[in-house]
Amino acid sequence: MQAKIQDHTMTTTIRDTHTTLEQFLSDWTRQAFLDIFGPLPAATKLGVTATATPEHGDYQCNQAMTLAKALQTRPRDIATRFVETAKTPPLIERLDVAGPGFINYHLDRRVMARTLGVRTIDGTVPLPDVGRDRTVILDYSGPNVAKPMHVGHIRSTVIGNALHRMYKALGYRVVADNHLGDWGTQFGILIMGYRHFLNPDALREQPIAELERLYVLSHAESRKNPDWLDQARAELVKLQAGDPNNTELWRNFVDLSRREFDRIYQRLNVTFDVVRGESYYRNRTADIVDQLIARGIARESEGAIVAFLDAEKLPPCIVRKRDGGMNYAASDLAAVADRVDEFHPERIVYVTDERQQLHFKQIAAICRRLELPVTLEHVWFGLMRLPGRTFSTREGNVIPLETLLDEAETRAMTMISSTDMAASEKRETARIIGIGAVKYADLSQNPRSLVTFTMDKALSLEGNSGPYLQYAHARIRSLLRKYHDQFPQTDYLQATPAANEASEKDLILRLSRFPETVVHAIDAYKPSALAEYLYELAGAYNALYQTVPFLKAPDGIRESRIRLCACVSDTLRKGLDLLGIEAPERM
RNA sequence: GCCCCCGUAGCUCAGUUGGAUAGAGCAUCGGAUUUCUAAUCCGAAUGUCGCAGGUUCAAGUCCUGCCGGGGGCGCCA
Repeated sequence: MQAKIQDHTMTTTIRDTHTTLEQFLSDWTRQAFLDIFGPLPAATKLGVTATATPEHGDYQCNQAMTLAKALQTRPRDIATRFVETAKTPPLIERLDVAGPGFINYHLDRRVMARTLGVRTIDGTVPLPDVGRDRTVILDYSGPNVAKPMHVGHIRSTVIGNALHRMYKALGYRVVADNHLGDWGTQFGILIMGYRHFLNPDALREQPIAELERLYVLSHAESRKNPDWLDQARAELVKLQAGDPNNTELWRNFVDLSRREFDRIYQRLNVTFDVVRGESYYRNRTADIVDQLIARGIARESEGAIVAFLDAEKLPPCIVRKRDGGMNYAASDLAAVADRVDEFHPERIVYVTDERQQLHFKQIAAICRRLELPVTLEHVWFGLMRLPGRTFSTREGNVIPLETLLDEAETRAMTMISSTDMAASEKRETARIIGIGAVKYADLSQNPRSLVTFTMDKALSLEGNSGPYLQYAHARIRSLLRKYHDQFPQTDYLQATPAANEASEKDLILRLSRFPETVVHAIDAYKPSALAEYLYELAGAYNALYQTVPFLKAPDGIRESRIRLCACVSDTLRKGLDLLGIEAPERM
């Protein structure tokens, strides 16, 4: 996609959507440095970063300091020479030197406003296709079959889905795979429970709750009775060997669970490209283990097959159990090999909780030894806790995910009860607000932090929250409708976004930074970086809203301000969409 | 015992390849609505960035040690 620019002064600025403001400035800076100072040490990073405060301009380059030794010149002199010699494009209004040698970039708001106007003329917000010809496999959510989804599962699902959406928006070919836990030892336990404790009526009415009950009972039995555990292991081995009875049971468990999962995914607006689960790779595990042995990566130890990873300073990794059963390491390795064969991804990204860090380090090490042409990335997040203690299925203090979602929608409904919407629109809006609040509460923090879960915080509807962003969006949409009603003869889309008042200039800069924000967020695997950006954008808009009139502004100014507002609402909606959150037209 | 992660305001947390005076929300206090949705905005107050060294022109950020919390470490996933 390439936006056409008529103004010839723009030809040396951002002409298309293949770059970001930051990248454009960094590229220009690098070239200008080379032109002025000649060849520089290869490792030199010559780029710009956004400034912390507006007094220092919009972007800054700090390399005069780092280059001082190589050039044997004082930093301040380097910066001064750069500023006085470099031939700046129209986008850069001026450069100046500050402090020990910071180079501050002040950008021309009118040029930026025109670029914004051109790029978003049709209401879309283009992003650079940095992912062109790149394939990524995203492995997220992955709930265990026969266990209900509780609030602890929401993190992988919501964070993974946001990454999924961002990758797609940046032009990556992305394969999102829901790697269900459908082939583990739990089935041995579950089959034993099914055989001994089943309540058929309960299974018909509340299948997952009944499977959960059977699992808990059988698990408790296995803890005090070693024979029980051995029998459970034997049932698992039978299943893995293709025993028809156990296979039938297993298939039933999986079907029941998937129906329940699908209902929740639909509610969360989460989709996958493939749903394979561990069982999909079950016929490939033996082959992987053989390869590991043949290549000297793994060997027999105490009856099991174990990969020793001393060179990587990692503990040994068991890939095949003493009883011949394959464990999750074998399964994950088989999955990597299969995905490499089928999709040729440059990387596979796993989104799981922090407890699996060691596991994925081991898997990555083994894949390197197997010389599989793929990079594994583990995006881990902190566990969800209740105030005072951790979640535990056995302690029975889990909050079912659906209970949380119901509660969120109920609270949102209370909030909009006094509006004049029709009942159906109220229900739909409450759904959007409630689900959005739950998702945003999770996405707005650094994934790595340990989350202490409280209902009030998850459902908070003010401050840095999903509803805050949705509300800002809805108000702008309302404003645009009013404009059409009051001024049906004119079209704000013909106007260039306003860039005169300080708060307008501030918004122009923020809007221009949207693409690079998305790129940074995906590179760091942090949807929270995008969430923070959106929060600040909404805050900047709210500040503008307080200071200048829109509909009551003079002709011309009115159009350019409304145009600016439209850019904000488009960006908010796009940003929320990348987080998997809907934006209602009114609230 | 070994490995990984975290430690920032009363609470919950941001803090881009190391950059200029460490920031939000909640809570507290004080303001703003003849106006386009007050779910908003403006202001005040709040800090030994766990502790101690080190590297650097520059450290909340990197290195080492220690303290505190969480997680993991051959037959669970």
